[in-house]
Amino acid sequence: MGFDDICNTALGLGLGCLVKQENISQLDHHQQKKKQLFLKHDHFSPSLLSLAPSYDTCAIIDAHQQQASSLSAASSFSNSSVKRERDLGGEEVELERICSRVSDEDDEGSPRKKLRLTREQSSILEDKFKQHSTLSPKQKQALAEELNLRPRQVEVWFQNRRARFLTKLKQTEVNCELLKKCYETLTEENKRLQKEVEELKSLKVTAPCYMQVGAATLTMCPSCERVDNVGENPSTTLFTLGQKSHFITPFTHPSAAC
DNA sequence: TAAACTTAGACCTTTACGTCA
DNA sequence: AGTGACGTAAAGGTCTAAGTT
Repeated sequence: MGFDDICNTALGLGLGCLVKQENISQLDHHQQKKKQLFLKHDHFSPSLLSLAPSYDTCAIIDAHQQQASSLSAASSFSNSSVKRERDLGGEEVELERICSRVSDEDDEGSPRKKLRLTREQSSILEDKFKQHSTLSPKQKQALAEELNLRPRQVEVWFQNRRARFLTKLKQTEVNCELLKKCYETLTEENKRLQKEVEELKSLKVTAPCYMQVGAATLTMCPSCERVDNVGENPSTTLFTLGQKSHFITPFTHPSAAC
């Protein structure tokens, strides 16, 4: 996999978006553009872009959590036990957390509390998001029931997930641009070096085995073999590559010639 | 049929909380 | 133990499309 492959991948990402945006260029509204990016219901699969979420590891659900989460967890509100659950990841802790949750009914009218979705819930939501970046009301309801969450929570999760996805998409596009610039710079440099090699080769052909310049007037970088004339007369730079070892003078600072 | 109104859904911004270093 | 950074759930506001009157 070469650099082109990398760039193509990145470009593919960018082009994918461009195609979407192209379709909606007439609409003249930022929200419509965003809607087109996700192409409601089934038309767009975020997973195609392979933008792995930072918490993809949530997909790894151990047996303990599956067992614990099977306990019909109500809409989850986290408390201090969440940290311990992360540290230990054991069944007891998960149970403790689930038991500490309060029901939806309890939450009505109370100031908002931040819940922490279980890994299984996150994993399922993530899977669904890979299939559809948006949900129909039916899908939302079904998913909410499956996860023992309120439909509103599922809705909010998808909204936030879409926002995160777009952020990553933008970041990927930025990275793509940087890679492209890097590639162009390297291509330029490569061309320049190729040209230099050709020039040196031609010098070898036109001035074989003949050198009027004293050895002490030339220096050569041991690493890149570029020759630098340190003499006073610019016309004395003729040399033969085949005899380069004769002209090498000690480099006090090899990189200086490069 | 067109205009006004309503509603649902999506996005954006902000807030608040949990976690981690 | 205290703190700042970061991730993310949630709330509130705005906008738009579709449906209704």
